[in-house]
Amino acid sequence: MTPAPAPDRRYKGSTADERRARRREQFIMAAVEVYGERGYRQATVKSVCDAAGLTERYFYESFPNSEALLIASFRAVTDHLFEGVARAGAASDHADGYERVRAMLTAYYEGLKRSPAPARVFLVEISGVSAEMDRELQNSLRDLGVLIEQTLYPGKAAERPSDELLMMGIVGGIIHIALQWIGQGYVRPVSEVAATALRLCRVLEHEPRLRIA
Amino acid sequence: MTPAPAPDRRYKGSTADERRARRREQFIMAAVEVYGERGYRQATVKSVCDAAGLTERYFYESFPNSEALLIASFRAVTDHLFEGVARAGAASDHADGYERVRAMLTAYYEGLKRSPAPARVFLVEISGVSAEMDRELQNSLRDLGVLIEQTLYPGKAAERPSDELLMMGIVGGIIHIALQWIGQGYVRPVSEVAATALRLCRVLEHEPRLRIA
DNA sequence: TCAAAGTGACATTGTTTCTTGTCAACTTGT
DNA sequence: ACAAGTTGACAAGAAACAATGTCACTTTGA
Repeated sequence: MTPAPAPDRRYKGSTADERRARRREQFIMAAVEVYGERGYRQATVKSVCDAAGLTERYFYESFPNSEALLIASFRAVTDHLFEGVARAGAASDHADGYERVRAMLTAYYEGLKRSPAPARVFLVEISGVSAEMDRELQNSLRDLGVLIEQTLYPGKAAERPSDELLMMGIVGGIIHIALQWIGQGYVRPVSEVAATALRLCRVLEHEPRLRIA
Repeated sequence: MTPAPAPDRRYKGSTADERRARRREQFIMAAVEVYGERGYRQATVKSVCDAAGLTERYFYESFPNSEALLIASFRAVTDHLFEGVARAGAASDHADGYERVRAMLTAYYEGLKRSPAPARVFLVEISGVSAEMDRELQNSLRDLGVLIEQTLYPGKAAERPSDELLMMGIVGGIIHIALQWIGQGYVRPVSEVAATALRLCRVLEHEPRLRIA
C-alpha cells in the first residue's frame, strides 16, 4: 500500500485550491487586457497565457476552452461595472428618479472610461461569438434596462421591463453613445455623455402618441 | 510572332468581364446566405464557394481575401436596405417629418424582415472584424442618422448630424430594437416596431432640460 | 475537327492554433 | 537530505483553413 498523497499541501503559502483560484483570476485579468488590446478574435490562448505569466497547461486546467474564458471575463467586467452603477443608484436615493438615473449613467460611463481597454470589446465585439455568449450579453442588457426602469418607477418590481422592445432600444442607445464617445477618444466630458443618454431614457416618460389612422 | 489571343471571347453567351461580374455577384449572394446561417466567423471560404457553386480559384480571382468579400456583402445588403428607406422617405414627402420618418423606419424593418438571414450578422456581428469593416459599419450608421435628421429638419443640409452623440444613441437604439425583435422571432408587427423606434427619434424634438447645478 | 480559352474537381503547401504531453528545476514537509 | 508534489519551459500531435497549383474535361471560334 502506498501512502495516500497529501491532499492539501501548501505551496508558497497557499493551498492547492487557493493557487488554482489565483491562477484563474490571473487568466481573467490577463484576458481583459489582451482582449482590449488586440480584440477577442485576434487573441490566442498563448497570448493570454503570456500576459498572465502562466502556461497553457494551467489554462486548460482553469477553463475547458477559450470561450469559457471569454464568458468568465465578460462576467467579471460586467459585474464590476454594474456594482458601481448600483452603488451610484443607492447613494442617490434622496433625488428623484431621473437624477438617480443620471447618477447611474454617470457611474456607468465613468467605469467605461476608467478601463478603456475592455470597454469596446465587451460592449459589442463579442456579439456572435457563440450562442451562450450572446445570451450573456442579452442578459446584461436586460439587467441594465430593468435597473433603469425600477429606478424611474419603483412601484412595479418586475423581472422584465414593461416594454421590452423600447427598453432594448434605450439600452442599445446607451451603448452606442458609449461606442461613439470611446471612438472619438473620450473627448466629451462624462457629464455630457450621461446627459445625452438620459435624454434617451426620457422617452419612458411619455406614452406613445396615438397614431391617427 | 504568335497571334495575340482573342481578348474578349464569349463563353456561354457572355464576355469575360460579364462572367467575372456574374461570379462576383454569385459570391456576394452566397456570402449573405452563408453568413446569415452560420455567422461570419464560422463561415469558411470553402463554404461560401460551395454555396455559390464556384470554386476557390474564382474566389481569389474575385476578392483578395475573405474580408473583402465581407465588406462587399455588407455594402450590397446596406445599399439595398437604404434604397428602400430612401424610397419610402421620398414617397411620403407630403406628410410631416415624423410621419415620413415612420414610413422610413417601417421600410427599414420590413427590409430586415424580408431577408432574415443577413439581418443579424450585418447589424452587429461584424463589429470588430477589422478596422476597415468597423469604418463601413460606422459610416452606414451615420448615414442613417443623417437621413433621419434631414427628414425631420430639412432646413439644414449637413454631412454630419448636429449632435453626433445623441444621433448615434438613436441609431443604436433603432438597431437594438431590431435585434430584440428578430431574436423573438418577428412576433410583433412591423408597425409596432417602427412606432417604438419612432419614440426614440422624438428625443430630437426637445432640447435637453437644463441641469440645475 | 482542332487548338486555345475556360471551367470545375481536387491536391498541395504552408500557416496557425488548440490541446496534450514531457521533463528538468524548484518547493515542501519530514 | 530526501521523496513527493508543484511549476514553467518547451515539444509535438492534430485539426482547420487560407491560398495556390494541377489536370482532365468542356466550350468556343475558325
